Amino acid sequence: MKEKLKKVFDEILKLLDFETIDFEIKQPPFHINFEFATNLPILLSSKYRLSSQEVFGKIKQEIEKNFKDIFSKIDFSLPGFLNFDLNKNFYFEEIKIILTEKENYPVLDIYKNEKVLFEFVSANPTGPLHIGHGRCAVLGDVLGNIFKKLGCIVEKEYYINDRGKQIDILVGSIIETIIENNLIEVEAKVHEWSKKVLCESRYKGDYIKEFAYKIVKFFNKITLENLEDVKSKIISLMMIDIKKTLEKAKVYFDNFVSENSLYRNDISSKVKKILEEYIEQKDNALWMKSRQFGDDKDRVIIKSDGQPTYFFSDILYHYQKIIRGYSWLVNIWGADHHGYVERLKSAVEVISQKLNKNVKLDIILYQLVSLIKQNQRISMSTREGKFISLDEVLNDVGVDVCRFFLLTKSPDTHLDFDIELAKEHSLNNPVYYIQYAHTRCVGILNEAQKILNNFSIEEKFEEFKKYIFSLNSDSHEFKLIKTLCIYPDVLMDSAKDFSPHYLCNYLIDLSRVFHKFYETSRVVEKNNIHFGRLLLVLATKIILYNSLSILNIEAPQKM
RNA sequence: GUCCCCGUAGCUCAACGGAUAGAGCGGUAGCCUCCUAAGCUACAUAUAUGGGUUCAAUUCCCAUCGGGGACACCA
Repeated sequence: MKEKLKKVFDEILKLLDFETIDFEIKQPPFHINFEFATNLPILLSSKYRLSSQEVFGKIKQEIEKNFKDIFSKIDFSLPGFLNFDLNKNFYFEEIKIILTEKENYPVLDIYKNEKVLFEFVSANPTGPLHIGHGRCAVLGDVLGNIFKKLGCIVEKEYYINDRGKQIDILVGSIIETIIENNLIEVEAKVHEWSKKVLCESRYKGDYIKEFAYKIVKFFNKITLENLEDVKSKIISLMMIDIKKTLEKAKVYFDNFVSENSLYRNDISSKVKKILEEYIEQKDNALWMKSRQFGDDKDRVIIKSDGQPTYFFSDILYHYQKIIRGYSWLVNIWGADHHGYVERLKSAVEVISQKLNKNVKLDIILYQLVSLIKQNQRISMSTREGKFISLDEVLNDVGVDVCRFFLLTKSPDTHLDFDIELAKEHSLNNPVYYIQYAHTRCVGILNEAQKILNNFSIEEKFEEFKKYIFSLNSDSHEFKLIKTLCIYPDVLMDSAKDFSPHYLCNYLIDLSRVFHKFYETSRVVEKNNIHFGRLLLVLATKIILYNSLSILNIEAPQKM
């Protein structure tokens, strides 16, 4: 809608010999009785040293000359807004598209066939997922869905950090628990190893004990020889739990990529070769000269003990992503990783240049979630075992409520998750407000169905058109039409800013407008059906359904 | 010490630099012989502080105060 209008104004500017500029089209505040407003006059006035009234005059002339069929009313208001109403036909045509495209609406192709990889969650398999991971999971899931809707070929991927110190500490913690509880025999050398590993820290959550009991079912004893097997068994068991939780959250991944797998096939020497000019050997370690890219210091990629750092794994991983042929990489990270953004971006830039590929990389940071318990803020820490697992939250408040709660806030606000409050609110929640709007649509359609068995929508288009033309612009009915028509804009804005919460807010808005419509505009009365309204209800149902399916929240028939 | 986010109603959050700052929860008062009252209507309450830029600042810049997070040959 807004895109279409922008094009119209761009053309007007062209005809008036104004340069194209970035202007806005939006709905004016409530007290202004117009459908849309643009700030073009004020913007052009400062640029061309005209008064905004003069600019408005010129635009008005042009509209009256060439665009009379689009606008039904225009007006000027200080300090320099052009307010306008559209010809009702505009709305009729758009709703008609909704009704014919149904679940495919809107058909957008602004990113047509762009291959995008969303990498998110990627939590270390060192414990159950918590609510913070949940935020990342639903963000990535929904953003992926939105980009699909905009024409992209989307893949969702989880990167498993299945090597390195964290994993050793996890395995050590479990082995130590096995020894303490005398579950199975553990070789003395293994015990030495685990003591060494745990000198820094140890995982403390209750799940460690559970895992100790789980793992001893698979082994008779733990020796230095089978230690690697024990490790990979632990990781795979952990990943099974993680996948179960993700499934419960209705988040699905196309790929799971293991960090270990990056060290096969000699990828690392290829990558070192590519980075040749940007790395150097110093103090027995291998460094990436990332200062050249604006980083505040150079970074180690291979430690003096020969082990690669996490950063190096990430470089390998992104090299592999680029090789796999994506043109757009989107990573979703917790804000605690913000220090890594520049580093990785520069690495990706170098690699894609060297490989002659044009790859975009966007890194979205979401702020962390704090848990509130008895008015105390508790930061999530897997290590300390201080967390409420995502599983628990999903069981307590339900998937849909949980997803909506996490999605409805902008990614860059800190989120306070009060578990008690969440439970309380789960009975009285915006999700139900939206879902209820959907069931009301279904209810009306069912009522109508009882009276007439079958009718084709197309037959009623003429009547629908008359209906739209008869509406007052400040009626709830017309507001509903307007709200339906901006749905594609909301999707595009959400994608542009990587902000699914626009869509959530839109849904609340749409539901509100619909509920008001419901109270004031009867569709089925005795044996009479108001077909104009019926088609409007159908269109509303389609939009509610489509946007709920992007959020992956159920659109119930009954409540 | 350096860097990143945030500070809006009693609570949880909205508001591409725009015209009278919006919702939900909670509070108060109303509305079902009528497509589901999980709804509607009405009322009350807010931009941390001080400067600046702008025709216009909750939004951008600077400072102060508060909250969260990051600054390793950790992951």
